Amino acid sequence: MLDYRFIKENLDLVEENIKNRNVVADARKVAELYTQRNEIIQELDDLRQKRNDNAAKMKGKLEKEERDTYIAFGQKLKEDITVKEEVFNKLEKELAEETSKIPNITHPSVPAGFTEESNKELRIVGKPTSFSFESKDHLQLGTSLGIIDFETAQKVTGQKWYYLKNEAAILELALTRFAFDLLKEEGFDLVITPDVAREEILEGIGFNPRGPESNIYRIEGEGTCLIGTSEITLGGAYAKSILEADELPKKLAGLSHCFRKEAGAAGQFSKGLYRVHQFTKVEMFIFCTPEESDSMHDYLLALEEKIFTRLEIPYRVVDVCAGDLGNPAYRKFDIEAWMPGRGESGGWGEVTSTSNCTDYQSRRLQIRYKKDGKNQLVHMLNGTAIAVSRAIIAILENFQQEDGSIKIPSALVPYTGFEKITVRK
RNA sequence: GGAGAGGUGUCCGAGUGGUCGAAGGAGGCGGUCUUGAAAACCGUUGUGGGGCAACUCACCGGGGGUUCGAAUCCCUCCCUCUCCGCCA
Repeated sequence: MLDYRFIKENLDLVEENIKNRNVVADARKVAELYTQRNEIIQELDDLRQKRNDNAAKMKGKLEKEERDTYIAFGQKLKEDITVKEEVFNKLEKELAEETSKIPNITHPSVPAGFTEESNKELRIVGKPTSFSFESKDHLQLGTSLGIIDFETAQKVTGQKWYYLKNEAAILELALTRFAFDLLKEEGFDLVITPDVAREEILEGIGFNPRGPESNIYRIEGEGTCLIGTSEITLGGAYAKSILEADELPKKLAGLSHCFRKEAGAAGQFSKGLYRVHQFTKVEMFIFCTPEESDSMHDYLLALEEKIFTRLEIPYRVVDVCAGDLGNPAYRKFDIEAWMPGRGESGGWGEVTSTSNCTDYQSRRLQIRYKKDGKNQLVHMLNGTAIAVSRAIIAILENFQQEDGSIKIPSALVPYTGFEKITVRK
């Protein structure tokens, strides 16, 4: 969330930003509620001060008459305070709700526009793979190789769930270990996080666990949710804490399962592993000072590019437009891998995403660091290292051979222990 | 899951319902002393909100209640520890 006072003092800027981001939010209302809330606080504090003074006067011995007068006054104050507190609580709640709808401010270089078409392609690395034979999509490949099984999952679990078998199972382990090793070398702390988090953590990160359009599975009666990304458990790990300046930038790599409801998502671009209810992901996360967050964002993007370069998968980098950012992000880069099985003749499919969320998340999560004796909010950034399901799509489709077998990218061979996935007899 | 004990500041640890934002240690920071260091001594050392400021309000696991007044009493939830049960 943004700072109340900032919203009030920069109303025009915030309203303009809401418009550019194509979000429904009411900054003016926030400013008004904030002003009202502060007036109530002032009145409430006055009353409480009177109450404290009144109580202090009764510490010693008093004539009964005098004491009764104080008691009566105290009772009156108590009533006034109760009434005022109710007003305050209502205002505070409304203020928080309205404020959470307001998106982060936007990096000046972010392209304008509301849809994917407005995203700006920064560069293409590698050449879209072409074949001298009739290529297949990952669904055909995975099924005929017997390594991806949607049919069994359909029976046991439902649509958009899957079993990974044999070489595909090994491939998942290889990809996660590959990413972990690379990030370990970069000084990241490696963590396997819970796949579940409390609702207030989700909200602090900027997810809305409730509502019909929510992508989040909630756990009945627990106040917790299945996480959609370990961004939640990594970012939440330092909630309500004050970091030392010398431990920044703090770099974490998290491995978790990710769960998404994906209600209503269908169509040719959602087929197979592309949009599923559960997948495994290695996520990068950085806590840093405001001064270094832009360069840390570049760093995360560079790491993502390094990973896909080593995997020898053609990709392009996209600067995501204002309307497609999501509330917490100040700026976002996506990497889209070439997926030969996508659409008629192949296409770009998102495989990673890295966001600089500045202090939008740390404000509500209360994650700060000491600077010259004062506490300041940290900046928080996240980026995908490997989203396994989509990486598998890219590998199967780009490395398929004419006989339907799959060559393993050489960087992964030390992790898989095999160089090829062949048709089982 | 059952029985008992407990949750206080960075940590340890006191706290008859009013003088407690909180004793006393330890640690941190600043200083005196010292060639330097240690020791000793002195001072300082939580977070958030409102206000230009002086200042003020809130916070002793969370929430609610009793009271003129709650860290202190009551209810409830959560968590931790010990014992038992169950289990990978």
